[in-house]
Parts: sequence; structure tokens; C-alpha cells
Amino acid sequence: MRARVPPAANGAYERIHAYVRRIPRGRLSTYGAIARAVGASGPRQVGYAMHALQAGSAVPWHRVLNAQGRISLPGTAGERQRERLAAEGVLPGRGGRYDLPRLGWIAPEK
DNA sequence: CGGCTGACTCTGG
DNA sequence: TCCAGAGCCAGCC
Repeated sequence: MRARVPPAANGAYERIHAYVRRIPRGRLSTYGAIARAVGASGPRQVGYAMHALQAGSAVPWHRVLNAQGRISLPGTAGERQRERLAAEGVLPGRGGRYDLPRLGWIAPEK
């Protein structure tokens, strides 16, 4: 069974979590954008950082989508993500795609 | 240290 | 718009 959520990991995880925590309610971001923003090695590491989150975490992981504006998280977990987004007024357009150009958020330079 | 997997992305047909 | 292939990389066995 995959990724057993290693506790410590590295500083990159903390930067990623901190960044995601800054995403405003009702806005979205992507794995790739976050990776570039925090200087992570790549989009996959962001995905790992999300996977490492515990239930009840303060990190709004549901606001993170893939570059195509779609939910990457498979299965029921993906459905929960969709519900969480809907709960804050973020709804997918046609084909389950979200309007990234409109709702995408990037942390201000400084 | 080798091999496999995956909450990615990009390019091309 | 959908699908395949390739590149990339960290974590686990």
C-alpha cells in the first residue's frame, strides 16, 4: 500500500503546506504552480505533500487541482474534494473542469 | 541499490 | 476534447 505518510519528510513539505494554507476561500491553485512558487522539485512532490496531510488538517487541500483545472484525487476522496469546493461556492464547469483562469490564485511576490 | 508507483505536466495526433 | 507517450522525482519494498 502506498505512501504511509512519513512524519518528518522535509522542509519542502512545510513550505508547500504553508503556501496552500494561504489560498483564499473560493480560490484555486495547481500542483505545478505551487511547486514553482515554493521551489519544490516538481508537481509530484506537491502531490505527496497533500497526501501526507492528516484528516482534520487546517490545510485547504481541496483547493489544489491539476493543470487542467480538474480533480486528480481518484475515488471517493475525489468526490469529497468536489463537495468541499461546492461548499465554498466553487463549482465545476462542463466536464468537471474548474475555471482556473478565473479562480486560479497565486501568492503575491512579497 | 534496483524496480515500481503515483493527488503531475507537456506535447502531439 | 480525448488519449498516449515521455519526462520527471520522491518514497517504498
